Amino acid sequence: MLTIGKLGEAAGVKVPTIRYYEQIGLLPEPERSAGNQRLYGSKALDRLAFIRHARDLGFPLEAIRDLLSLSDKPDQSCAAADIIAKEQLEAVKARIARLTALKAELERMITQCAQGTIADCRVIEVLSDHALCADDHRPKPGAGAESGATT
Amino acid sequence: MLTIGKLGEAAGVKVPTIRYYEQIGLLPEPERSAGNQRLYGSKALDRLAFIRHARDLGFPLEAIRDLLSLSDKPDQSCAAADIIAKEQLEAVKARIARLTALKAELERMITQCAQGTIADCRVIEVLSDHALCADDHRPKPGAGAESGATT
DNA sequence: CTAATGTCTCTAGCAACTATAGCTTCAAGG
DNA sequence: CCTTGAAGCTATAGTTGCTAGAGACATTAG
Repeated sequence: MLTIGKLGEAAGVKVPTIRYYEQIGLLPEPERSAGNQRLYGSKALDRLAFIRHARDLGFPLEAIRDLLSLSDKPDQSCAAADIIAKEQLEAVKARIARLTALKAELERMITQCAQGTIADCRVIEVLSDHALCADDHRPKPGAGAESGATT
Repeated sequence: MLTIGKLGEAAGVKVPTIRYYEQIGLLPEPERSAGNQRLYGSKALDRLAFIRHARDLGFPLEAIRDLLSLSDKPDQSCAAADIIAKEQLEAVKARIARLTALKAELERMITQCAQGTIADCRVIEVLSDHALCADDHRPKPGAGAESGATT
């Protein structure tokens, strides 16, 4: 039986984070010692490692919650898990594309900022001017109010 | 003169976000109409577009605050802006590397999850097992408690 | 037995917004 | 001129995924 500190050490997760996961229902309430301290078995360690990994891979906690509920009934089809993973993959690809554009932009900014004064420097300008921007996040002309998801 | 709604539309920023930026001091307090409504000129639009771009490029608001303070005094050296951009570039490169590893992991997971049942599916397994993980976030054996600054 | 560490609960804070409530102001139509 | 509906106002609370602190109790090493 592990105390919360040992568990956190074993899984690479901080102690308050474990309590947080319990609080939001990702981890079940563990046994308690005579003195009311949490005691965990190896199953809790597995589950926590799972969560830790999934978080490292960028899964939001809600997706992890779904994944865990799937793993709790292993006789079902894994199509649902597959879908979750694929959604994450798409999100990750989008993030990479975005960051790559961003990297080019920053490199250009740095190249053009050749130790002059800011008046000569385009760092500010690049960020102010839509026309210089590789990305097309400007409001489309005639698109009206886009009150939708900006995330 | 633009109302807050028009400004938001023009810059692609939601209205409450503009008020939030004002609240935290990224945007100056604008003029008000007779009826106490905010009125913005084109300088505010530039500034907001700047912020929007910088946010899109992943700059934290504090870095943007620095950048804005630089652009407010354009006779100084742009070395400081250069440093900020370089720091961001490093962070961006790191994020791309991390996401690329992550993408490989997810693709592997999806490949191995070949529409069987979860018992046959490695999505869960991949996330449970450290040994299958490309990343090395497990606690080093013999490293003891890493109670140091994790942030 | 004592001292130091670990754990307990609870609350508050971080970034960077977003959403709600309840009111006032503005612009356009009748 | 007046009404109506959208847009604006302030203020507060919620979101996500934790992290940090206070003050009290438990456990363990010496």
